[in-house]
Amino acid sequence: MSFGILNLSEAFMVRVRIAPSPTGPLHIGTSRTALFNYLFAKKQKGNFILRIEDTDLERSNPKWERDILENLKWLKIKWDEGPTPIFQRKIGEITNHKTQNPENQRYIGDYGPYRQSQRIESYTKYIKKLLESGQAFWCYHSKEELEKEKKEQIKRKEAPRHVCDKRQATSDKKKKGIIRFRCPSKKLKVHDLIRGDLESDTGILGDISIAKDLKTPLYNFAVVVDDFEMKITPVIRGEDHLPNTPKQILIQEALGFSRPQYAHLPLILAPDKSKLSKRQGAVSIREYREQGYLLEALINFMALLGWNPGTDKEIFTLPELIKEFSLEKVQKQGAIFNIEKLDWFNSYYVRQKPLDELTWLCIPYLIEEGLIKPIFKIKQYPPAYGGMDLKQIYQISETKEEVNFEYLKKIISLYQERLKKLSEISELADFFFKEKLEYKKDLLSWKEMKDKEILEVLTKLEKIISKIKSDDWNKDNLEKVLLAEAESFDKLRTRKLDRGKLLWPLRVALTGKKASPGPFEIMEVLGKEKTVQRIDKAKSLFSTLDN
RNA sequence: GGCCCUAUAGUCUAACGGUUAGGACGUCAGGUUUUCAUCCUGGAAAUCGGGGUUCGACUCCCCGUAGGGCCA
Repeated sequence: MSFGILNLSEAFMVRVRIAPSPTGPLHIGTSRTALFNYLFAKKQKGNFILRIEDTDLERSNPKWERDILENLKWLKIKWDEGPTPIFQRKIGEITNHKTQNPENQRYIGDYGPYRQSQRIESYTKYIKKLLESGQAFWCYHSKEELEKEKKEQIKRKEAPRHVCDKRQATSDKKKKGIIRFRCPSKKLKVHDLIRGDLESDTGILGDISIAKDLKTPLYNFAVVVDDFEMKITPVIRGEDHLPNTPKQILIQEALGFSRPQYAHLPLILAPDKSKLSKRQGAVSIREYREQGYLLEALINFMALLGWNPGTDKEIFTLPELIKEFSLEKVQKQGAIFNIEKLDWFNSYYVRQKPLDELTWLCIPYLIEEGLIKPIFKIKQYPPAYGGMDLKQIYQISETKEEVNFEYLKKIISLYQERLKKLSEISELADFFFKEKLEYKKDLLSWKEMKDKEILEVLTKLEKIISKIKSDDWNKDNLEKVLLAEAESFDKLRTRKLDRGKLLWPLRVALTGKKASPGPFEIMEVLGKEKTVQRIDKAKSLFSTLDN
C-alpha cells in the first residue's frame, strides 16, 4: 500500500471517502454520507474510497466491518479502491436468504477497504515528526488534574481545554502519558462548499490530544494523515465534524500538508429533532433491509434528505442521481427522517418491480413465517441425458401440498399494489397457506345482514360455484358469472344495486379477513375444491340455524 | 459551561429583491371499488420575532428567540 507517488491524472482526480468506525452496523446517516460522496465521485469521474477507522480496538469489531461492507454493497454503493483485490465471490453464492437477489451477486466489491489498523507506520512517522519539531509533546497530567483544570475554567466561563505547563519532548516509561499537539492561536478561515466561509478562533482549543503513544493515533490526527496520503478532496462528511475541522487544519499546517476542500452535510434527525440514534427505532440499513425496504427506495429517499434537484422530480434511479447531483443543491439545515415518505417510495418501487423479481424477494418472508418450506426435488435421468436435475419447489407447511414458483407468483401479483414493505406479505396473504381460517361469523355480515340471510347467500354461492366447470375456472369467468348473479340476487330485495350482499360474505369466507384482494382472483388461485370447502366451512358456522 | 451550525405548512423542499409563496409525503373531502390497496378530482395547511437596508425583503444586514451539533 503506497500513496507516495501519484501520476498526473491521479493528482487531479477527485477522490472522496467515507470513514466509518466499525463500532456498530451500517447507520442510515453513514449511508447517506456514503451516497453523497459516491454521487459526487461518480459525477466527477473520480474515485470513492472506503476507509475503516478501527484504531479504537476496544470498541471495534470485525463483525461490524462486515456489516458495513455487506450493506454498502447491497445499496450498490461501490468503492473503487482498496489495498486487497480479494473480495470476489462466486456468482450465485448466497449469504443470507434475504439478499437472494440475482442482481446483487453479479458485482461484489473488488477490493477490501482501507483500514487504519494497517496504516500504523504512517501515523508513527508523522507523530515522530511533530515530536521532533516540538509541535507535539508528551503530557503526563493525571485525569484528576485535567478534571480540576476544566472545572475551574467552566467556573470562570472560559472554554474548557488543557494547556500543558509540563511539556516533555520524550516519553517517560514509568508514567502513563499522552501525546498532545500545541494548537497555534490564530483566526482560521475555512471555506465550506456547502456552508460558505467560516471563521474560528483557535486560541480556545488548547493542547489537543493526538495519540496515546507512537502507535496509537487518536481520531483528529489519524484523519489528517489518512486524508492527506489518500489525496482526499473534498472531504464530504457530516456536520457533526464541523468543530473538528479547525483542529485538523492546524495539524495539517504543522505537518506541511495541503488543505483539502470541505463540505459538511446536514445531519439526519429523529422526529424529535435530535441526532438519529438507536433509541428512536431502526437506524441501521440492515434493519430496513430485513423489514423489506428495497434499496431503490432507500437510495431515492436518502438522496432527497438534504438534497434536491431544483425541479419537481422526486423519483430517481442511481444513475439519474449521479447525473443530477451537485453539492450546491445540498441543504444546510438538518432533515428529519420521515418514515412515511420512505414507505411511499417503497410502495412505489414495489409496484415498479417486475413480478418475478418481486416474488423472489417475498418468498423469504413466507419461509421465515413458517408458511412454506423450500424443498428440492431431484429428478434422475440416465447419464446420457445429464444425470440429474435439481428443482426447487415449496411445500405449504400446514397442508403439505407442494407448489411451484409460478403459483407463488400468482399470489404475490395480488399484493403488488398493496405492499408497503415486503415483510407485510406473510400477514396479508397467510390465508392462502392455511388449512383452517380463524374468524368470527359476524365478519361474514355485510352491513346489516342477518344470520339467515348470510346462510342463504352462502348456500346460493355454493350452488352456483359448484356448477362452474374446472375448465372455466378463471378470474374473468368467475367474475362474469358471479357478478350477474349478484345483480339479479340483489334486485329481488332492493332497488339500489348492492353487490356487497353477495361478494362480501364470499370474500370473507375465502380469506377470513376484512381486507383483502377481490374474491375472483383469490378463487382463481385457491382453485375450485378449496373455494367450495371454505364456503362450506362458513356455512357450518350457522349450523344451529339449519336444524 | 464554552465554541460552532441552522431557521418556508406536521415532514422533505422550490422560489438565487418583484410569484395569487410552487411541488412531494402525510392529512381531510369526493369519485371509482363488495372490502383493502391502486387510480382520479378537490381542500385545509408555511416564510420564528423585532429592528434596519430598499420603491419593494422568504431572499441582504443586525439583535433576539428556538432547535441542533461538538467539546468534558
